[in-house]
Parts: sequence; C-alpha cells; structure tokens
Amino acid sequence: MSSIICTIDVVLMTLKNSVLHVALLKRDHAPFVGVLALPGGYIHAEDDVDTRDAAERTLREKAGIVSPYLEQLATFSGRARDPRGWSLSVVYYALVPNDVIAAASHLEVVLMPIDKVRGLPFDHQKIIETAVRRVRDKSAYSSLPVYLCGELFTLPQLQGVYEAILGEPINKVSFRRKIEELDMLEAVEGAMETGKAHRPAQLYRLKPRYSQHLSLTDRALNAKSLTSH
Amino acid sequence: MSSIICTIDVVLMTLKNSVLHVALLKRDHAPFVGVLALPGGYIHAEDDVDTRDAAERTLREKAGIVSPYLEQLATFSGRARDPRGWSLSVVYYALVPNDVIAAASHLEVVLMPIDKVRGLPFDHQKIIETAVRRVRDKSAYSSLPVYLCGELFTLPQLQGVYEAILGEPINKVSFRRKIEELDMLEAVEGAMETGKAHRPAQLYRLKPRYSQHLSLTDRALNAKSLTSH
DNA sequence: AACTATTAGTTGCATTATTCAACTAAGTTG
DNA sequence: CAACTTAGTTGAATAATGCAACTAATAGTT
Repeated sequence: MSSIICTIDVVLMTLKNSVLHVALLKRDHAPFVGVLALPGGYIHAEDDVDTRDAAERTLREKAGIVSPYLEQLATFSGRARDPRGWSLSVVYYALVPNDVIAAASHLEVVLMPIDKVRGLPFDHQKIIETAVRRVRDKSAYSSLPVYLCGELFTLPQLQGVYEAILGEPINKVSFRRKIEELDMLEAVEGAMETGKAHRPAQLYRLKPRYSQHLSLTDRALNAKSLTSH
Repeated sequence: MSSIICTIDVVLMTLKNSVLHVALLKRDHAPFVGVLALPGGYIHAEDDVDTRDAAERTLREKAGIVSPYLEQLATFSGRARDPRGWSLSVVYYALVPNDVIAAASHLEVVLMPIDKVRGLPFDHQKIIETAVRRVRDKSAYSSLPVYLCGELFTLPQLQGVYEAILGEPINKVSFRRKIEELDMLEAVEGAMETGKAHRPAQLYRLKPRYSQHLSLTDRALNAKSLTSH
C-alpha cells in the first residue's frame, strides 16, 4: 500500500556579501551520489517526533547547525520528482547568520548564491525558488530578516539586510519607523559598534520572546512589488 | 522502512449566513468510524499524480465538488496524531460558494460554523484553526474571498464577504479603492441585481485570468490586526 | 403621479501615513 | 582641531486612507 518515499529537505539560507545564499551538500546516497543538493533525507519514524524534528536532526547531522529560525515551507510530491518512484518531501526553510555556517562547517557545506543555482537533482531548483519567494514576501512585512543577523547588530546593518533581500533601497526614516512598530528589538545598554571612523551606531538584539517567532505589520515596508500569484 | 501513513485532508470552507463554515463528513473507515472529520484519505500512489491531485480526487469523490480555489495549507505529521502510528497528512484548503456545496450535496456533507467545531478526531481541530487563520490573513491583502461568491456578485455583496471573514466593518470607499487596485473584476455589461426595493447594484465577475490565481496588494485592507505569530 | 424608504455609488475634505531633504551628533584620521 | 564619514533626528511635502454628506435608482405606498 504505502510505497511512498517520505523525505524531508531543508533550504538553509544565509546572507554573504549582501547576497542570499543557499547551503548545498554533496549527496552521499543514491540516486545522484556526489551531486550537490539540498540537505535532506528519509523521515525516521522511529526517532523523529514529527517532520520538524526530522528537519532539525538533518540540519544538525548534515550541517552541524541549530537554526534560530525554522519554518515549514511546503510539501513537494509526485510520481515524477524522484527516479525511485512516487515520493513526497516535506520541506523546511531556515535562516542563519553567515558566521554560524562558517563556524559549524566541519562538513562540506557549499554556499551558492541563489541566482547561480543550477543543475540540482530532483525538483530542488523549484523548491529553492519557492523558498526564496517566501523569504522575500515575508520580509516585506515581518521581522524575518533579523535571523540573518548575528546576536547583536546595528540598525544600519539590519537595514542593509532588508535591502539585500528585498532588492531595493529603503528609506531610512520609514525603515526605522517600521522597526519601532514591530517592537521586537531592544537596545543593548551602552553597547556601541566600534572601529569605524564615524559616529558609532547603537547595538540591538532581538527581544527574547521573539526567538523563533515573527513580529508582523499589516503594511509592507515597500510599495513596489504588486505580484500576481 | 517506510511505515509512514501518508494521507491528504481537505479543509473545505464556505460562507453561510455570513459565517465561515467548514465541511465535515462521517468517516467510513476505522479509526473513528462514523465520527465527523475532514474529508481525506490515503494518497493513491498508483492513481494520483501528486498530492494536489489526491486532494482534488478526494473533493470529487467525497463531496462531489470541483473547487475553483485549492491551495496547499501545510503538512501535519508525527507519532501522536493517528492511533495507527506515525502518520503524515498533506492538507489543502478550498473555498467554494455555499450553493456549490448545496447543489453537490447528494452526499452527507455537514457544514459546521468554524466557532462550533469541537470533538474532531486526529488533529483536525488544529488543522482547521490553521486554515481559518490562513484564510483571514490572506483575505486582508488579496482577492481570496471572491471564491466564496458565486459567478456573479455585486460590490456590496463582496464587501459583506470580506467583512464576514475579517470580522469587522470596512469603509465603503476604501474597499472599492482596494478592489479597483486589485484589478481582478470586470463589470458585466448592463447586468444589474434585481428584485430589491432600492437602487440596483452592478454585477461583476472575476476576470478569467484570475481563476485559481490571487491578486495581491502590499497594503492590507484594514489597519487593525497587528498579530504576533 | 407624487412621495417615502432604502441601498448604490460618488465627491470633497479631514486625518493619518509615508517619503524626502536637510539637519545635528559623534566617532576616527591626518 | 579640522576634515570626513556615517548615525540618528526633525520638519515640511506628498500620498494614502477614512468620514460624512451628497446624488442616483429602484420598489412600495398614498
């Protein structure tokens, strides 16, 4: 009856040089051994509590990472996507600061700019496109991008992250008003950015209760993207 | 290896007396035979092209309905949700006009107001809550609610549908501006609502190319709901 | 036929939100 | 200590939204 192949995959994204990158790994199992692909694998019904648990395990085992943000993206399924047969992959996406990947990278994680991704097995290309679209859409009206920053960051840094994801400059006053409204950051008392030849910026961190949670507005940051979907 | 139970479920919603209702069916298989639950069933790897196809089949077979809008909601999974063992359900949601359900209802579809839903098996309660939240969130900045109207409708009717879903009155002028901006409706030349003792309203329909597609704005209809999620 | 009641649809203004440009602040470097 | 550079703020210009009052069109009532 159930000849369905049940897997999970994780789209692990980070910002490097102001460009969104996705983490890829060389596959160690057939099919497509040695080919770069999304980290993923079978769901372990014995060990995993649910698919989120499976995604966390995969991230831990294959990339040595515990992600501060992990959310279900969608499930991709069908007869055609895997040569082994009818398969189904529950896909999660994660956002982490670049240095977390660099620090954890005892394994061979390849960071690929999302514009350069090509030649992936299965429907991984389509999965990544879906994930990138989701991140962009969600960033316009939520605090999602903070997960691409480290523990501490300045507002100009955070603005740069938003701009990198949304792909267009944001008005400084508008940005700060939105961040204020989201009410998710707290200034770190007396902590300032150092080493730059100009006025130092205040350091902020995410308010504890927003770990793994997003703060939302009902107005997008930026009026451009009227999309049909 | 794969002892995972793979199913799909559909949250079929409609508006009846200005209240969101969800369609439930008495289960004809164990477990929970005879208990009201979401329409769903096993994925048929032999027949179904993918999970969307399985959802469409289920809707057709169990409720006699072809939905004008069907979208993947999320996948619910885990050891605990089904007494038979580790299971996974890819859930879709559908919106249909009330009369479509009424017309198709040779089968025993029970329409339950979403506030009254209780005592459902598995995690169906949680699934429905997720679906309702999704519909509400999405309705604030998209054309989603048109799928709850019939083929033809007036702007006041459509406004009533938005208000029923969002749960608060909308300013008439703002509403019409938004609809204009979404650019998804076309007036039916010379067709007017009849039979009412007042000025008749213009009839509209969805522009053909928006079938199964949404039109989005970047500004929500209504400034209330600042939600944490 | 005129009048009443009721809802459709529009118009102009008041209010609020967003953007822009110019300003002040506070460091490092030479 | 003057020059430079970026942080952060302020106020005015512009745009979006909401409100209230208007006109329009129908059925029912006198």
